Amino acid sequence: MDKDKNFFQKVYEVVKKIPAGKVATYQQVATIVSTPRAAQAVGWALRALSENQLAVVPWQRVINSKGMISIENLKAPKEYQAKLLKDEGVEVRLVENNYFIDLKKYLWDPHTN
DNA sequence: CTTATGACTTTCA
DNA sequence: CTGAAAGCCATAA
Repeated sequence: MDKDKNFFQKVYEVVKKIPAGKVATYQQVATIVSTPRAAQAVGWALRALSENQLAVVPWQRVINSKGMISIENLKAPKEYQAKLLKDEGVEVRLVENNYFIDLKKYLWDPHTN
Protein backbone atom coordinates (compact mmCIF):
# COMPACT_ATOMS: atom_id res chain seq x y z
CA MET A 1 0.00 0.00 0.00
CA ASP A 2 2.93 2.28 0.55
CA LYS A 3 4.29 1.44 -2.86
CA ASP A 4 2.18 3.65 -5.09
CA LYS A 5 -1.17 4.67 -3.85
CA ASN A 6 -3.72 5.00 -6.53
CA PHE A 7 -3.56 8.23 -8.39
CA PHE A 8 -7.09 8.91 -7.25
CA GLN A 9 -6.25 8.45 -3.60
CA LYS A 10 -3.33 10.82 -3.89
CA VAL A 11 -5.50 13.42 -5.53
CA TYR A 12 -8.12 13.04 -2.84
CA GLU A 13 -5.60 13.49 -0.06
CA VAL A 14 -4.11 16.58 -1.64
CA VAL A 15 -7.52 18.09 -2.21
CA LYS A 16 -8.44 17.37 1.38
CA LYS A 17 -5.39 19.34 2.46
CA ILE A 18 -6.77 22.47 0.84
CA PRO A 19 -7.87 24.77 3.67
CA ALA A 20 -11.31 26.32 3.66
CA GLY A 21 -11.45 29.71 2.04
CA LYS A 22 -8.75 28.72 -0.45
CA VAL A 23 -8.81 27.15 -3.87
CA ALA A 24 -6.32 25.12 -5.90
CA THR A 25 -5.92 24.59 -9.61
CA TYR A 26 -5.81 21.23 -11.33
CA GLN A 27 -2.29 21.94 -12.40
CA GLN A 28 -1.18 22.49 -8.86
CA VAL A 29 -2.74 19.31 -7.57
CA ALA A 30 -1.38 17.42 -10.56
CA THR A 31 2.10 18.70 -9.83
CA ILE A 32 1.91 17.43 -6.26
CA VAL A 33 0.56 13.99 -7.09
CA SER A 34 2.45 13.46 -10.31
CA THR A 35 3.29 16.01 -13.00
CA PRO A 36 1.86 19.39 -14.03
CA ARG A 37 0.67 17.76 -17.22
CA ALA A 38 -1.57 15.40 -15.29
CA ALA A 39 -4.16 18.10 -14.74
CA GLN A 40 -6.52 16.22 -17.01
CA ALA A 41 -6.01 13.11 -14.97
CA VAL A 42 -6.79 15.06 -11.80
CA GLY A 43 -10.05 16.13 -13.37
CA TRP A 44 -10.66 12.51 -14.17
CA ALA A 45 -10.08 11.55 -10.55
CA LEU A 46 -12.51 14.15 -9.29
CA ARG A 47 -15.03 13.09 -11.89
CA ALA A 48 -14.88 9.58 -10.51
CA LEU A 49 -15.64 10.81 -7.01
CA SER A 50 -18.33 8.82 -5.25
CA GLU A 51 -21.03 10.45 -3.18
CA ASN A 52 -19.15 9.20 -0.17
CA GLN A 53 -16.02 10.96 -1.37
CA LEU A 54 -17.91 14.13 -2.22
CA ALA A 55 -18.61 14.49 1.50
CA VAL A 56 -14.97 14.23 2.50
CA VAL A 57 -13.20 15.72 -0.52
CA PRO A 58 -13.58 19.49 -1.05
CA TRP A 59 -13.74 19.07 -4.81
CA GLN A 60 -15.34 22.49 -5.02
CA ARG A 61 -12.02 24.06 -4.16
CA VAL A 62 -10.38 22.60 -7.24
CA ILE A 63 -10.73 24.73 -10.36
CA ASN A 64 -8.96 25.24 -13.66
CA SER A 65 -5.95 27.49 -14.23
CA LYS A 66 -8.17 30.41 -15.18
CA GLY A 67 -9.94 30.24 -11.83
CA MET A 68 -13.13 29.35 -13.62
CA ILE A 69 -15.51 26.54 -12.82
CA SER A 70 -15.84 24.19 -15.77
CA ILE A 71 -18.25 21.87 -14.09
CA GLU A 72 -21.13 22.74 -16.34
CA ASN A 73 -21.17 19.30 -17.90
CA LEU A 74 -21.53 17.39 -14.66
CA LYS A 75 -24.57 16.63 -12.59
CA ALA A 76 -23.35 19.10 -9.97
CA PRO A 77 -24.51 22.59 -10.97
CA LYS A 78 -21.96 25.38 -11.01
CA GLU A 79 -24.18 27.38 -8.72
CA TYR A 80 -23.86 24.67 -6.10
CA GLN A 81 -20.07 24.74 -6.20
CA ALA A 82 -20.10 28.54 -6.12
CA LYS A 83 -22.41 28.41 -3.14
CA LEU A 84 -20.06 26.11 -1.28
CA LEU A 85 -17.11 28.39 -1.98
CA LYS A 86 -19.03 31.46 -0.93
CA ASP A 87 -19.98 29.69 2.28
CA GLU A 88 -16.27 29.18 2.93
CA GLY A 89 -15.57 32.86 2.47
CA VAL A 90 -14.31 32.71 -1.09
CA GLU A 91 -15.42 35.57 -3.27
CA VAL A 92 -16.94 34.18 -6.43
CA ARG A 93 -18.03 36.39 -9.26
CA LEU A 94 -20.41 35.39 -12.02
CA VAL A 95 -19.38 36.50 -15.48
CA GLU A 96 -20.97 35.32 -18.70
CA ASN A 97 -22.75 32.55 -16.82
CA ASN A 98 -19.39 31.33 -15.56
CA TYR A 99 -18.06 31.49 -12.04
CA PHE A 100 -14.61 33.03 -11.58
CA ILE A 101 -12.42 33.09 -8.49
CA ASP A 102 -9.59 35.50 -7.76
CA LEU A 103 -6.60 33.18 -7.71
CA LYS A 104 -4.36 36.02 -6.58
CA LYS A 105 -6.25 36.13 -3.31
CA TYR A 106 -7.64 32.65 -2.79
CA LEU A 107 -5.07 30.40 -4.45
CA TRP A 108 -3.84 27.74 -2.06
CA ASP A 109 -0.13 27.63 -1.34
CA PRO A 110 0.91 24.00 -0.64
CA HIS A 111 4.19 25.24 0.79
CA THR A 112 2.42 26.98 3.68
CA ASN A 113 0.28 23.97 4.41
C1' DC B 1 -1.80 -4.21 -25.95
C1' DT B 2 -4.50 -0.64 -28.66
C1' DT B 3 -8.23 2.70 -28.85
C1' DA B 4 -11.20 6.18 -26.88
C1' DT B 5 -12.65 9.72 -23.40
C1' DG B 6 -12.08 13.71 -20.24
C1' DA B 7 -14.36 18.70 -14.07
C1' DC B 8 -7.21 20.45 -18.37
C1' DT B 9 -3.42 23.28 -20.53
C1' DT B 10 -0.84 25.27 -24.05
C1' DT B 11 0.06 26.56 -28.71
C1' DC B 12 -1.07 27.67 -33.56
C1' DA B 13 -4.00 30.07 -37.11
C1' DC C 1 -7.70 39.05 -29.46
C1' DT C 2 -10.70 34.99 -30.37
C1' DG C 3 -11.34 30.35 -31.87
C1' DA C 4 -9.79 25.76 -33.01
C1' DA C 5 -6.49 21.88 -32.63
C1' DA C 6 -2.88 19.10 -30.47
C1' DG C 7 -0.69 17.34 -26.39
C1' DC C 8 0.02 15.04 -21.92
C1' DC C 9 -1.58 11.91 -18.00
C1' DA C 10 -4.51 8.24 -16.25
C1' DT C 11 -8.52 5.14 -16.59
C1' DA C 12 -11.99 2.23 -18.91
C1' DA C 13 -13.25 -0.90 -22.60
